Amino acid sequence: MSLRAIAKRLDLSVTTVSRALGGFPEVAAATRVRVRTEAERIDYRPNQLARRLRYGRSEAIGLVLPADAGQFDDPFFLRLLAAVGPPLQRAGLDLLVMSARPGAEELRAYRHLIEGRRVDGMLLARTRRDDPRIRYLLDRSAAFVAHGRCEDPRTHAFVDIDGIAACRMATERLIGFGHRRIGLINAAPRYMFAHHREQGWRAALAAADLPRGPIRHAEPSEEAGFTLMRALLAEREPPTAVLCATDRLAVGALHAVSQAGLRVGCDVSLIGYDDLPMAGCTDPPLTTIEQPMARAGARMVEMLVALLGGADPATLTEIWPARLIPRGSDGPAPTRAGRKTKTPSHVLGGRHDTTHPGRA
Amino acid sequence: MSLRAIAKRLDLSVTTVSRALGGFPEVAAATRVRVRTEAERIDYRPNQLARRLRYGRSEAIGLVLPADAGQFDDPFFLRLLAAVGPPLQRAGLDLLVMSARPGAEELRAYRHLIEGRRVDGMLLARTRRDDPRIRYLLDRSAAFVAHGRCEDPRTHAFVDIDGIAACRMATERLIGFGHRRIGLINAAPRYMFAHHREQGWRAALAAADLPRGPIRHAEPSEEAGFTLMRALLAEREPPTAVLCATDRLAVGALHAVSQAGLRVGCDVSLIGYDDLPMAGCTDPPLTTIEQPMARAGARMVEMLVALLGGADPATLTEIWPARLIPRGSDGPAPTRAGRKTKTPSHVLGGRHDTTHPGRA
DNA sequence: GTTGACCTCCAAATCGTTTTGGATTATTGC
DNA sequence: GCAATAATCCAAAACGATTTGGAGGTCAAC
Repeated sequence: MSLRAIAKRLDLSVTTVSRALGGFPEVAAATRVRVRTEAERIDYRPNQLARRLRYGRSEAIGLVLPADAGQFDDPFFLRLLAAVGPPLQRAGLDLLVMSARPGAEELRAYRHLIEGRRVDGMLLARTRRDDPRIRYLLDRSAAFVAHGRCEDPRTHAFVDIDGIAACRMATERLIGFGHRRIGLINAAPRYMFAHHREQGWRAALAAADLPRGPIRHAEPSEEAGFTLMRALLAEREPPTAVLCATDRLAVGALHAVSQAGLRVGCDVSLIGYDDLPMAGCTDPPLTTIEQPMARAGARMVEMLVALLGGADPATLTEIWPARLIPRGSDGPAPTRAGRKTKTPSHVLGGRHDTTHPGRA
Repeated sequence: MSLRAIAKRLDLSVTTVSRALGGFPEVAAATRVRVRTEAERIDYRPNQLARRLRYGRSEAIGLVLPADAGQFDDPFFLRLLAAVGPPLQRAGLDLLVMSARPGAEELRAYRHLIEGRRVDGMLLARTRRDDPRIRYLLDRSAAFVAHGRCEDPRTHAFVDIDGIAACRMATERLIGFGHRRIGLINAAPRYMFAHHREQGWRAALAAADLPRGPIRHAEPSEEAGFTLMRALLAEREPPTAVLCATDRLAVGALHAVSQAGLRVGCDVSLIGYDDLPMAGCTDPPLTTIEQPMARAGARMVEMLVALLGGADPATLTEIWPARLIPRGSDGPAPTRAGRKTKTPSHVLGGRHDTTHPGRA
């Protein structure tokens, strides 16, 4: 199972065997055939452990999943894994996954991977405004690509989705429906994506000369969305529409609305963000914003390969647009006269095919 | 950054440096201090690539995510990753994740990992009745632990949740509610878990002398659940209760029921399986079956470590019970007289606190 | 004073691959 | 026939940590 085994059996040197299999020209055609045949016979595979030591590269990249509540079990990360898997395999890179709670444990995971030379580069997601992971990687000038930006003045490679524009668009849609009190249920503002989504929401309200509606923060879980929405509904003047920074928050909010005896899409409009598979299957189906995860993941891998090849991170920064998927959870603002009669969600859903829970 | 660097600077041999850092006794206390100090100064970390080659172990284990529709993006796998992460780190093992479509691509991924010596062992989940992955691993006598069994007569290490008992219990609960036509929306029966859940359902029906209700199969996605439930409702005599083999199927089914103008928990009862976070946030909240994923993941890692230490797989087989989480999606069968008035879901939910979408 | 028992330390081999710098044969040209 | 040129092949070094089998001292006991 090694070059030496083949060499010994064929009475050759390991050099020749290596070259024969590697396709180098300085080996006789007949010898090459003998070597190939023998290699096939014993089902020879080069030992990756040896190759990696020789080349000083691990041919793997790392990804640390945040293990805090409401983060880790987010389908977002599973979609990211699904997205980066195939392009990584094409690039001959393995994917090493760890999970760690933000803070010291998380940084220990990064050091474990980078300083133990277990990976050649890193992918990271859910960037924070002040991101110690990115600081660390920049300090060590490690190769990495982020999904999202951060506020460190030093540039790094990233693919980001334009959450400002997306949430501005979503908020403008709600304004167009006649809503005047538009709330925001957001993830913790230390996250860059939450910060951006809030900026988009603020920008749309400011542009329409509307007052800033109520705003709440929590980890982006269904449960938090439920709790916060219930709190918003209990206010003296509840918002008639709420933008949720993630679909999971929106699903919880939706539950709170219907449990309060109100109708989503009529009494209260909701818009989510992510377009998770379940978003088409809530009642009513969730109007949401779709992120091109598969393409973003593929591009992140491309960028990482470029970085490993010596590319300048400053040339690898891209911001992509998101797309609004109209479904049934938003609609015209309720009139002052009182609650309207229930309108079937498929009427409000616009272009959405209500006979089907999939994408519009 | 290497032992040699330290040795050269301290005018010692690499042997002594290695032993000093490794805590071996045959090194003078003073020398050990000198070595430790120098190691600290240059922030020395042993090169894992070299260690691994030396030991012939990669100190990593592999996990291949199935990339087929409705499987990969299943939160199940994210929970599995979350569950095995911490115990693996404690055991000093890295986790190598690939994704592949079942079939040739999947087996190629296994060969890539095992034959390239990239991992010392494998974890796998969602076993199939005839599972080529398990056949392959058994053939090569590789170390692996499965989440779920398969029908290969050779024993292997696994942790399984007793889906037969769980689904029998759930079906008995529906029978207790007076349901007589109880359907099943199942995952493809080639999956062991689907097979078991179906067996449980059949057993309960047989024990109660009830006819087998309608049964449908599909990949376990929301969309499939929606489509299949709509088909069931369109039958001449639709079932009054449906057991769904996964929560994602149940969420889709729930959507189909409410879109048909029927009330879940009153006109049609539904029970899911998995207790995903979203299960508490559907309307009504989903009665479902909870799997102890975190403990199962931890135990799987324990077993794998034992296998790498030479343990006999035959001694590492465990079947654990699941727990039914009563919520609001099931209830008394509708009377023949016609549809009952809507009963608030919290009455039906039993112990469930309906003011809160979390676990009961 | 010598023997033996330590206490320290080291050279060299090992893991398996790749690559550098020749060495040994054929083959060709004149 | 002789030299120049290919055509083949090989020994050894490299990657960096670990481990085997000693070597060279120091000390105490007899």
